[in-house]
Amino acid sequence: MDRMSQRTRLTPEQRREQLLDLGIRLFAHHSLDEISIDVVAREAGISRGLLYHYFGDKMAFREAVVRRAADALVAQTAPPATGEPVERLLASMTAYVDFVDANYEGYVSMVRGAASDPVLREIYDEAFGALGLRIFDAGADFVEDTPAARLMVRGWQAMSEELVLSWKADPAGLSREELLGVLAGSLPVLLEMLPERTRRE
Amino acid sequence: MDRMSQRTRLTPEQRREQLLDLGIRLFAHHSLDEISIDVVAREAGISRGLLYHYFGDKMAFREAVVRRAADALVAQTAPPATGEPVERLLASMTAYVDFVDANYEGYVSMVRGAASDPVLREIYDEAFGALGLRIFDAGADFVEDTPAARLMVRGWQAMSEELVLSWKADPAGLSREELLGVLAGSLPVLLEMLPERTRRE
DNA sequence: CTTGCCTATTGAACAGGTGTCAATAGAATG
DNA sequence: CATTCTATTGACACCTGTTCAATAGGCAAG
Repeated sequence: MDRMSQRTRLTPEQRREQLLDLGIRLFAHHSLDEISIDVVAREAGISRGLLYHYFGDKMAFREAVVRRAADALVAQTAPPATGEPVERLLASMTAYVDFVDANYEGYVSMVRGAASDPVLREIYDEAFGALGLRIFDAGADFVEDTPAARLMVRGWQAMSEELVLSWKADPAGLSREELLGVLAGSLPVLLEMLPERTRRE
Repeated sequence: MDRMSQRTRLTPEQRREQLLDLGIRLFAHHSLDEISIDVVAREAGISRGLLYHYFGDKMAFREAVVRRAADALVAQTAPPATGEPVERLLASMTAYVDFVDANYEGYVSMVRGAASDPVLREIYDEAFGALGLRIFDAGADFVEDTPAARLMVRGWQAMSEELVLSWKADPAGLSREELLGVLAGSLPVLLEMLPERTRRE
């Protein structure tokens, strides 16, 4: 019936690109577990073996896809180069909310999906670490870079993530600006909760 | 060699109980993915078929185990019936940290792994909803139960979870008591960040 | 045009785990 | 004891991840 069985031979770069693009597209609306070798291969019109040729195994492929998504997040939420620290923070948070808005399904599946594999978790951590680090290397007059401060920033990020996602699902009477105000305003407050000793280096 | 192949016939209640207990024990130190039918059956000294007889499939078994763990979490972190709100909160948070301590791997995989299966996600949400609700129906003189307040509590829970897990991995110079202080102290502070209007009903 | 080579690509076969079901064997009952 | 009930088993079919020798697309040389 269908004689789609013809091979199409691409350069390694093209093929790799095609597969990654497909992965990103699938990732936007499917959880990671749903991105099986079979699905990707069928969708791309290639054999399973080829996926193994380009990416060692299933996890490696997922990792490559997630890494792309994470890079996009980091890039799009880059704060402006100039301005007051608090304003830059607010700008970055705004971009973050926008990003979540634009890529909701994909973002959720990345956040909630960095679960099973430690390597995926690490990619996620790396991306969020980069997001968090900006707070320190910015003007950074309201934080010193200590282990405790980094821990607190992580906690604040987790809170922000949860607030944005929950707020998307149900705004709970908060306007977008009010939400952003809470997000940006809570970081300094939280950092002040740390014992004095742990905020100096 | 080993003639352990003798059947032992238990009542359905006993068997079910044994398997769930085993599941909980495995859950404490293994991620959900590591709790395969094979492992459980071998560990319990029964055939795989029996597991399917009692719990329809793998997911149903995992759900039963996670539900038990979630119930245990809610039970073990119940705040004392008397005392100042802040003290009761602190006691509850202490119990929470202890629980995470005792069931680290399983807890992590429950938190991070509620992603794939919607049913697991719902169990998780249910448990954390119950945890959060206690803050309102307690003495609750520092919060009124509004949509915005509930949102904020969710955010605070996410932060607490992240802080405890990250702190376990690397204490970052914070003592256990200091961590608990930050956790319990941050909730009122965060709630005060909400616009006045959204904190009344 | 065609021959040959390089390598992108395939398909078959294997491994390991999930799920099904008729057959088997404890153990209680008469 | 014999019988009956059902908890329990083991073999088997199936689905996915993974490996690898065999295949064929397309470019360059003759």
